[in-house]
Amino acid sequence: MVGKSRKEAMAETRQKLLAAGRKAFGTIGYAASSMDDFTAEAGLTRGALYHHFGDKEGLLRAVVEEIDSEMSERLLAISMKAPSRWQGLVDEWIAYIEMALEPEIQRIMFRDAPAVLGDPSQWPSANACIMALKTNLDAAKTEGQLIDVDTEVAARLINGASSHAATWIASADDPEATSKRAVAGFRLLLESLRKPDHGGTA
Amino acid sequence: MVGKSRKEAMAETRQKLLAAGRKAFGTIGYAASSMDDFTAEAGLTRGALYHHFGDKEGLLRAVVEEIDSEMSERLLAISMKAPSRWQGLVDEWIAYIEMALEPEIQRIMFRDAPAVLGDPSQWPSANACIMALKTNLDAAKTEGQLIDVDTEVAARLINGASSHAATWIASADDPEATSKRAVAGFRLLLESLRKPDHGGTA
DNA sequence: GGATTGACATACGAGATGTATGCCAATATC
DNA sequence: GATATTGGCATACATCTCGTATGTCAATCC
Repeated sequence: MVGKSRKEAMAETRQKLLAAGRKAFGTIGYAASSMDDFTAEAGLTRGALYHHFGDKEGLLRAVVEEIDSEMSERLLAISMKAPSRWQGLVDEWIAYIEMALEPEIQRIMFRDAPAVLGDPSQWPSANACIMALKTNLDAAKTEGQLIDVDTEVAARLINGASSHAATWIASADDPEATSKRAVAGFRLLLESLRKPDHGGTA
Repeated sequence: MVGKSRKEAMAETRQKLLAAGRKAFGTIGYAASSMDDFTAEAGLTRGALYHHFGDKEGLLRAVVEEIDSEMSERLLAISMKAPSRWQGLVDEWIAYIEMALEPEIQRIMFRDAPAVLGDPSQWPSANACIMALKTNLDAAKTEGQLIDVDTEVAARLINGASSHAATWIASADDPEATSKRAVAGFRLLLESLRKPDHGGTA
């Protein structure tokens, strides 16, 4: 327990706070999460939180960064597994919608964080997962599979459509049925961005 | 000052509170708006607010309903003025993006209210303006100008794309340029929903 | 091995919300 | 027309949360 014990302990408390905050924010929401409560749950106090993250918003930023990086990793893994570029692109977007249905992601990334931190496109993480999606669009364009669109604009429009769709699905009376409708419409939308000469459905 | 003076006075204070809340929410945001402050600005106290709206959230709901109805009215007026159904549909959506750029609408309808009240599609107002847009899609579909899509899904996807685009534009370094890019991409998206046999650009 | 740093806890003050209570004018009743 | 009553709104109070200032003790450094 000597040598790096100081740094290790610090990293551990930081991680504990991050996890406690993430759990609280992801369940009861940012506004309703009392710093006293969830730090105590982690066996710590607000003192530690202010030391590591500056304030409540700072902790949220750290949580967002963590989740964002997890999301982009998952997306990358999915598009890499696909048999073709276009298929990978479609898979990735469908996966994005599905991820957006997860309560923690829904609540933190799509509901609370935009309200507290402002427009996601301005976050320091610069929305890693949006950029991952744009990258794939760029590749498809280079390969001539995509109609002539501004890929950043397309990525943002599709992202907006996806996240709203996910929110809609998540709060629908019948999420299963709603999801099917949304995904079908979404595939149609993606297909409309494909160059006709590549015919055939993804 | 007799007769209906009681009811009139009440309606007046209600309106004052609504206006004061709307102004505060629309500028500094919901969370940072102190009820003591903005009620005082209206020459009232929180007592009146609790009497009329139950709580802070209740006032926000009322504000949202007011704005939502104003928005759908404006949209309707725009689509009615257009020379053709399809043109009206396009005009309406472009107008929707432009409205979404207005700071008050941006802040209240797209940033704060979803965080506080949850998914807009579940709001009591049922998002009047979204429904107005869906109605137009339905009409275009009936007239055979629209490809075979689920119009509610389409309305929600396009709505998601629009509102995100607006948020992106509003917080961009160069809103003018960003707006041009976004609107161009958006037109392309709408055009892709049009039945090919109707050729020609909107 | 003592000085110092710094990770974290504790103590305190400043709002903000929600509720309970009180007051006064407008309406209803006789 | 005078009294009773309702209810719109203000005032007072309790509670909770955040942020800062301060304290403490162990780990690191010389």
